[in-house]
Amino acid sequence: MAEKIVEAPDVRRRDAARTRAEILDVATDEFANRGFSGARVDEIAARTRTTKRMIYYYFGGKEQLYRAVLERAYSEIRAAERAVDVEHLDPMTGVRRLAEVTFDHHEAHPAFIQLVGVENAQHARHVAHVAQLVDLNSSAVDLLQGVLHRGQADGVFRTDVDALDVHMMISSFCFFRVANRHTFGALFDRDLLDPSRRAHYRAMLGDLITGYLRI
Amino acid sequence: MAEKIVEAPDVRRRDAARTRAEILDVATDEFANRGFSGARVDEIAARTRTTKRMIYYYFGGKEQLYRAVLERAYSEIRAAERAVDVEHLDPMTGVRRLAEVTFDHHEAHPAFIQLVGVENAQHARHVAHVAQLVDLNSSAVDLLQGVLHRGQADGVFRTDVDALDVHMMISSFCFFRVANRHTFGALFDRDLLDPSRRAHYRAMLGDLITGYLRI
DNA sequence: TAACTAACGTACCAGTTCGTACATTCAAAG
DNA sequence: CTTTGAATGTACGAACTGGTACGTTAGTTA
Repeated sequence: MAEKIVEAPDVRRRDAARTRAEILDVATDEFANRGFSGARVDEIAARTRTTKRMIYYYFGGKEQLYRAVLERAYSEIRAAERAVDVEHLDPMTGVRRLAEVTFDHHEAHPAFIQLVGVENAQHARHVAHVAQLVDLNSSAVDLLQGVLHRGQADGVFRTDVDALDVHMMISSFCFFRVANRHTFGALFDRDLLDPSRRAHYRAMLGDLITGYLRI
Repeated sequence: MAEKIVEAPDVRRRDAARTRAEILDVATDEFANRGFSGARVDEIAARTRTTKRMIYYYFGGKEQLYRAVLERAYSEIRAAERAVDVEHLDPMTGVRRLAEVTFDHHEAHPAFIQLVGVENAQHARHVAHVAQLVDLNSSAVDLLQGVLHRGQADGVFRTDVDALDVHMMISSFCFFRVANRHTFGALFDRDLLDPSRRAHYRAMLGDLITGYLRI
């Protein structure tokens, strides 16, 4: 009668790294989708296989947890950006390629985009405290700077453009498409993330940027 | 000795319209700066010359107040957009002018931008319930549509562009500049809203859009 | 195997926050 | 002048929520 109970796969084994990571994963989703005030510590705990006590044990509090989430999200996306190799491409193709990488990244990491929005809603008071993020980000712009200089030397780019401005144009397009998809969809009945339109928007971004740079 | 006390200008006179409007003004600022969850009903009440009781009396609750705020903010900005007269401009100048109007509007109404962000954080569940907003917004795109057609007929614009896409490009740039100014400033040490750079960004937007449309 | 510490769980508290019951006052209508 | 209802103020409650005190267990080391 009494069958042998198969040991559940999620029996609690002591594993600090795993517990920490699991809390971070769930917290990322919660903060991204509900904002800082909207996120509930109890809810985050309930969605993990651990308890609220552990959140305070590992992170100290709601605010510190939020910062850890933000730091990891930025690190991940910038690390991927640095993996781009544009040295072997002609300037025009290189810029287009960089824009496409940003495009792909934003699309693949909507939680990151949402977190950026959440952080701006709080006037970036947390980002300002994480100095290392500045280095990460500026290196991404340096890459763009290099390609622009090459293109200007070759005479195919306007000489009055600033790398940070171009970076901003690229980010604007990619950010808006992901961040405002809900209101845009509701007001104009167009799903900006519809897979069938993906290639169209990706090409459009490239045209937009290269069109601006072209002499 | 005892001077005649000048009657304070804010003695409480019964004025429903004024009380309602004052609540809306303060609530707009609160919701824009703290988000839906972050905004406090008590705080909104404290910043008006009335009490929390009145918020419930006039609006019913926090959520309904938020919706009223959202509705008014959208109505205001769209009304101003419709005031643009591009019929008498050549297509190229017309498009640039439309972009500039959006640029100016976003800059003048940061609270609106923040509210759009807040609403997207909630997946636009409130905007979806205000059907009249759809009409308001689509009329703005119709205007753009007309200028594009004229330019295409004149042979100065590409014929494979969509009005809604162009609208999205314009909005992206203007939105990002205002919405993400805090993280951008913290990470790249550049104030996107610095008045001395305003003309530069305004011209850049025009160049960007016309560069994309040019054959 | 006994001691020790990191990892974990339970129960609870104190402050906050949305919302409301109830009393009151102003101003217009008759 | 009286009536009447809209407009307003006060005080409070119930639920939520971040945070913590305290006890327990697992795994490691001597």
